[in-house]
Amino acid sequence: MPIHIEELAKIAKVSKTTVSLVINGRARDYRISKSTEKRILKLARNHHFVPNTLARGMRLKKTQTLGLIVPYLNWHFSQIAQVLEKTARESGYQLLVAMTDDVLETEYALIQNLLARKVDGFIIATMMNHKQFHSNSILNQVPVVLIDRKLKGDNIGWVVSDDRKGTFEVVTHLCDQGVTDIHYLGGIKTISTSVDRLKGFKEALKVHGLLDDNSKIQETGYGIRDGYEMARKLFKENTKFPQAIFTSALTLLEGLLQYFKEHNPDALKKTQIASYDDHPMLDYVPGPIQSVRQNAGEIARKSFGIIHGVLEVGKPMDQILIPPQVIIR
Amino acid sequence: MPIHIEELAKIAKVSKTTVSLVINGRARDYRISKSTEKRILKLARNHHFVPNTLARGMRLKKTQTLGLIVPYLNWHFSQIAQVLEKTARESGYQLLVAMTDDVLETEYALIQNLLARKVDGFIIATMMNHKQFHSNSILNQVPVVLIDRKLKGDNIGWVVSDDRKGTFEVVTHLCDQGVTDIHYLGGIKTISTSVDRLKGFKEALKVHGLLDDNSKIQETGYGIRDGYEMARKLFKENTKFPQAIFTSALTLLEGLLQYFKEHNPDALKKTQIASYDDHPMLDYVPGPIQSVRQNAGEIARKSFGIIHGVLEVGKPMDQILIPPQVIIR
DNA sequence: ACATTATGCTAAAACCTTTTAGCAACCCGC
DNA sequence: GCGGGTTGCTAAAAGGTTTTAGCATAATGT
Repeated sequence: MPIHIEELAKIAKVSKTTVSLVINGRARDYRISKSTEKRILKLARNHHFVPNTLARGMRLKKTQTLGLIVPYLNWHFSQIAQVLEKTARESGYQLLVAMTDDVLETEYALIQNLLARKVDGFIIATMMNHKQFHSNSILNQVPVVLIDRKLKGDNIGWVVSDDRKGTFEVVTHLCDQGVTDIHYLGGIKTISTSVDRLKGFKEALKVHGLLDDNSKIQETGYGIRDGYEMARKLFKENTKFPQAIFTSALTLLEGLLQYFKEHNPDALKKTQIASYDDHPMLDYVPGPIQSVRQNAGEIARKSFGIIHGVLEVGKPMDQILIPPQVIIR
Repeated sequence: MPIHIEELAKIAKVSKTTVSLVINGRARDYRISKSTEKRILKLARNHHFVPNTLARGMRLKKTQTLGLIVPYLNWHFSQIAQVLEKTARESGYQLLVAMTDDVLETEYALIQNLLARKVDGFIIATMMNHKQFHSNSILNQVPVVLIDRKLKGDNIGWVVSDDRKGTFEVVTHLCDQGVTDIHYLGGIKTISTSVDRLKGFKEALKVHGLLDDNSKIQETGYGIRDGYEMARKLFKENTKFPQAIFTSALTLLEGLLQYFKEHNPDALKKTQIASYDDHPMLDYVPGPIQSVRQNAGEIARKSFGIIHGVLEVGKPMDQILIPPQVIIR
């Protein structure tokens, strides 16, 4: 139904070359007369001509499209997606968004699919480890920027929150309150995010002369259910009431809060809680709950910045640590 | 870099027609021998051949891509996007996601852009009114299903939460508690969502013999700030403490809670609160807060179902009201 | 032994752009 | 009245796929 360049050329009584040149603003370069240019532009507007992006993509070998692959659209990734979409759009890029549910095979399939769609670059919160990532064909096709989870390698870009530092600071805050008995609830052990947060946790304990007691550390998974179960275990196995609990993600905090609500309504008053990730509604949860707010906007903008730099300015890949903000309530 | 059909044909010593037929599972129809078929499939696998989606899209005039346009990725729309992506992907569709910030011009531009990208259909939470929508060229190009906000018209599909009913029920619950003084904080007046929620509110009052007092109704916008400001106004202008407040969206509830936190910490205990939209964390906000939970998953699945039906089974457009669930805490 | 049918495959067009190389017509100076 | 420059435009190729119509060759029937 929509008009294409050949028809427009026919109407304007010129060749499609001329139309193309005018549409792409290259009339001057090819000495198309001002009058012809104006005529074509007017006709194009009147007939609502918009170049077919598929044909354009074929010829140009780029689609002005980026693939965003995240495990799910929780608060954090939604924020990132939202800012990323806006930032990208302002530079003429569109976002193909896909979710993996943190399933590796899904991630592989999605990468294949989006590569076939000729996305110009990827922004991925990947499940892959170093080896898997580097044996993937993705790298030598288009630039990739990892978010949330980083991997080593020169040609990989990443933009992640400074997990170690954020955790260190919020746990330090707990220690400064005189708390000595701090439990750690974490997620999937293998990703860098988990490693760094645990590192920050242990470092904070060490600095404050607290012993690094592995019995107080649990790491099962990042689901709400995981948080709930770890909380249950914590309270089942410890006769002494925990002075403080740190959850390494919002979902785990949610699980913990749910456990409290169901089995231990007054635990919120007796136990200090801190968590990686923030959410506006934490303001209204009594507690209070200390949190580490990732700068999602900055992560999104910097990620796009890297891809954009690589694609259009020939800049080298980059790896950026974004400082998080500790929220004390 | 990736291999394409012609090269593969050369390697297999057949024509590209043959390769194409085999890849698309039409070998039988064209009497390609089983042995040739197997050989090609094996080669395709070994060389990681994936058909170029752009070329395919050009020829087939469809891209297996849907455009999702929402104002922003708040909790509700994130949920929808997440389920929609998964549902769509399972049927071989990918999602191009874009946000309008509830700005009409942005929406127009995005529709143009995605049309140029030859999306096969749209799912939109639109800002357009009836007239704007119907004068848009979008309708006669691809199927459109509206979510969240509905418009009249035969060839428009929509899937929206039953706003009137949900509001009616939760406000009825307030009335049943013996509350007679209920304030309404709402958003942008023009969209159907607002109209229906206010309708449900007034209906509930009427049924319970309460007078419909316009001084208790405010409608400014759907931002958190709007909620905050309406709360401020409410408490400034009423000397009597409000018995109950209904907010017509989660953002407005957030604004209200923020106002409470800053200016009226004990209001949560004195005032009953109900809101359209739910959020898991509302469980942990003392109050308690009654809410209307939209079935985001169902909205997503039904929306895709309609588009899919129209595109692939020749079903007619459909318009579906999804019953929401009232959460009493 | 010849017509017919079955088998296995292919040539070429179409989808819509962008870009490179170059063509025709005019003007200028001599 | 012709060589050289300028002006204004265009033909054609390339990009990778799907599909229609049809071409050889082999097998079968009479």
